[in-house]
Amino acid sequence: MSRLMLLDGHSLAYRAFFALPAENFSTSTGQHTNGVYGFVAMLINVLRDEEPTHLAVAFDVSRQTFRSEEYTEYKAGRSATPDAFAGQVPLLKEVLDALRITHLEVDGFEADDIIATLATQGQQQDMEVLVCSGDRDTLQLVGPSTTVLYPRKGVSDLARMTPAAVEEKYGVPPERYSDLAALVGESSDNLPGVPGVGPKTAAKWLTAHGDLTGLVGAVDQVTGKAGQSLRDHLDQVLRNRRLNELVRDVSLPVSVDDLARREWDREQVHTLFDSLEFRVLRDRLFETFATEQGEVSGGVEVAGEVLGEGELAGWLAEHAPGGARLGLDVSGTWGRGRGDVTGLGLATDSGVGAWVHPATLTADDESALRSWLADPERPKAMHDANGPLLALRAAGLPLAGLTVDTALAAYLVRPDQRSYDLGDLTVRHLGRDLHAADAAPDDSSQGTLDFSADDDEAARASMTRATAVAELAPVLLEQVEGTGGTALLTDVEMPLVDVLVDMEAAGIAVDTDALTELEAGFADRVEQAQRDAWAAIDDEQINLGSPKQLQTVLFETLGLPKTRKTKTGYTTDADALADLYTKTEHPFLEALLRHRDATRLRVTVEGLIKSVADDGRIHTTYQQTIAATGRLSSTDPNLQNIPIRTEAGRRIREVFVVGEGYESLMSADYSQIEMRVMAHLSGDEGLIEAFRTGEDLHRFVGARVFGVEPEGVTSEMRSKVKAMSYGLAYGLSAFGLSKQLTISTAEATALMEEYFERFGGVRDYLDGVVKEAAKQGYTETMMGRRRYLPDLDSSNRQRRQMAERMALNAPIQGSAADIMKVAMLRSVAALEQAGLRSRVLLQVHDELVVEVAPGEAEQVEAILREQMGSAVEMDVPLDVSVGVGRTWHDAAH
DNA sequence: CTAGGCACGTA
DNA sequence: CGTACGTGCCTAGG
Repeated sequence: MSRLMLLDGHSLAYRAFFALPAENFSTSTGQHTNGVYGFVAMLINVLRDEEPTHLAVAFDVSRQTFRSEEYTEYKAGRSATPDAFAGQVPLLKEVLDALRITHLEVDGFEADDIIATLATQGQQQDMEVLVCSGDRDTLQLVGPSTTVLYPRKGVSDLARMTPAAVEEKYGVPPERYSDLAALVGESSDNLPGVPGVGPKTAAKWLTAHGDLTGLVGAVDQVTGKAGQSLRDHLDQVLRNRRLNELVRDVSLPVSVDDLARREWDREQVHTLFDSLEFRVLRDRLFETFATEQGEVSGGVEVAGEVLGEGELAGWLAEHAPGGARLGLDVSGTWGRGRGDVTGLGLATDSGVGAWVHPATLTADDESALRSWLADPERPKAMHDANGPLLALRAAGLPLAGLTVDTALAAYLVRPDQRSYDLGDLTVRHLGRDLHAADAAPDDSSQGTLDFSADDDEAARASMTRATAVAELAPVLLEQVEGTGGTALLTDVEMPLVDVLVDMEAAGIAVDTDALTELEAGFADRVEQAQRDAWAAIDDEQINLGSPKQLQTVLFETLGLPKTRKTKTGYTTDADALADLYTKTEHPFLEALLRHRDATRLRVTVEGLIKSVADDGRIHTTYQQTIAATGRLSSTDPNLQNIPIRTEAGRRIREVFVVGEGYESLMSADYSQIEMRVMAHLSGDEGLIEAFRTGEDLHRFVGARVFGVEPEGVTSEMRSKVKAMSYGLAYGLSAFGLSKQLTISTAEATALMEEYFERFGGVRDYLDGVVKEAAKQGYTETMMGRRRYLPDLDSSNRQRRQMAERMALNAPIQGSAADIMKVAMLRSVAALEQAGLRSRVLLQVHDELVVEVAPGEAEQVEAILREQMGSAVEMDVPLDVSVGVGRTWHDAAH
């Protein structure tokens, strides 16, 4: 049976607006989204619960309708729509467009009239009709096949108003509801009722006289004070009745049949939800409708089999002859440099699949599998191969010939996505559904020989994923080619997968005893600082980790001057606290800062302790598809943010030590790589010369900016120039510079002008980058890595400027990332070429940490200097500095 | 219980 | 009103 759902967009979003706190729902650029969020949340719920086959959302155009023409006071007296809500209706319509949900508005009519019209059409076609509106007038539509879902409170609690429910609540059946409302009045529409008559009396009258017409006919017989009041206000009641009658024949551009639910536009939903920062909601949307939604033309088909004994070699020969590429899906678990394989799904791009359980293979099969996996000439496609490769390696099944990683390919096409889920890519690029197969089967059935139903299902799911990967590979490769990213994919990102897997598997040794000692020491500091802090505020034992409690103490109890505002109050960040301390010298502040510092260090150390594996080493995981600029990221634990700036922080670096069988750790880093990239990309003569002379960069620049000899550059001048140089690559403004250097805006402006006077090429370049990006819609790094920035032409100034800063930074940070990736590949290759045992362990954006085997230090250093220094050809030299030591700290220089 | 906000570490 | 990340804690909300 067809089920038609009609929603009142404005009224529901408006309710959501008041139900959800605006300050908790706004994007980083300041756009409020609580109304949109609430509406979409509600929409997801009702779509899930009611499963309508037809759907539309109606909006009001303005308050000018035939009702306000008859009665100028109609809906008068309403307070003005809050500014924070105003912008949300267009956003909501964008969301509906992306979801391909019809939305309608008709001049001169209210949303409810449109709903009434469509509801009537639906009823005539024997559809079940569901109306979702916060306007009680719609209750007149309720009938045997029509239900109103009326929001009770919040966005998730809807009352089902069936005929029985209406009668129970109002004492009259739905067809009399409008009569009742005319008598009682509707304050939200500014329709006054009969004084002294409430719903009880009105219901009694209507029941006694049948309906309003009957009541009016017998109006003289109505007794009592209320009866007199009714007679006095009869005209008003009749006017109310005319106005609250919904129009059921509004002329609409669509008919009910046009409202059949359609596939939504995945791409657009992603883009839009990204910009609205609706992460959770998007997940919920896709989860709720992944399979139910008829948005795909069918499932991924696979005709597969669990191969029997001795069949693998034959299957491979038949289905992967010569250089034919197969999709490979690994089931199992992985992380922290290790993994476990519980099954392998193979498939051709035409959907012929096979599944094997590596632990149960015959010797022949295993050898066939091993040689196929290890043969670089037999190409494989995988999705997000890093973890699976760890598992394969742990299972003693090394893999070569990985020519495409579909997650990486998708990342290069659109690097700013939150995830590259295989199911999403399948729908998006193949227009088909992965069905149940996209549930990752971390099954734990290894070791069993009999195939249960679960195994069968896991096998089929795995083969389906393998098929999807095999089919996606050429499609994504073509897209990568279309963006000019083929070389980046095949020469940089793909080979880097193996390098990262090696690094993760190797891990870095830590001195666990030292770690434990450090933790104890930091814990003591935390306690001492807490005691001191509490003592400074009359031993009020507040939670020092709670910004909220801190604000109470700082700004109310102690009455200190207010700091910078945040969304939820006043900041208590370190800068602000230090500032307060210089102003007031209150001992609480000093203790609090000490507490913050010590807590942070303790937490970092605790995290590291938890991460130490059985081999006494920490194995991070590098994410290759996270950072929109092209950088790597490190998780579980993050080894790219280990402290270095403070003495206590550096002690943490001392616990990262050379491992057994090795001689030392070597750290090689690029000095000022981003500045060099900026010099190269801008072609600024002055900056290029600065790097060519080999003189201290900031001294050189300082001399130019301040018009003195290099020797005459004071440390103060140098630090100003340094801050500005680095800031430029991030889109720093004069205002920001003034804040950072605590100088006046005028002084900062003058400083920047002077800078650009001397290094005009930099300004031209930065201006040009933004212009070009706005024209093309994306920025590009030296190696053609793109970042799309649609907000560059946003009408919202804040969003546009944010995009402009991203556009400035992306080519600089991204090119540096490209360079480092190439350097890693070349260094690793050169180490192997030279037959050395030394190995790269860590990458920290501009630094590589290498574990040096005995006697290899000199060679390793030469290789790193050579390979990192010549990773790309630039107009400025790439300077590499190298240090060696027993610990990471000692190796730093 | 979950998600967002805050704070803070790195480059 | 400077980019890119990940983590942990607190807290408001469901």
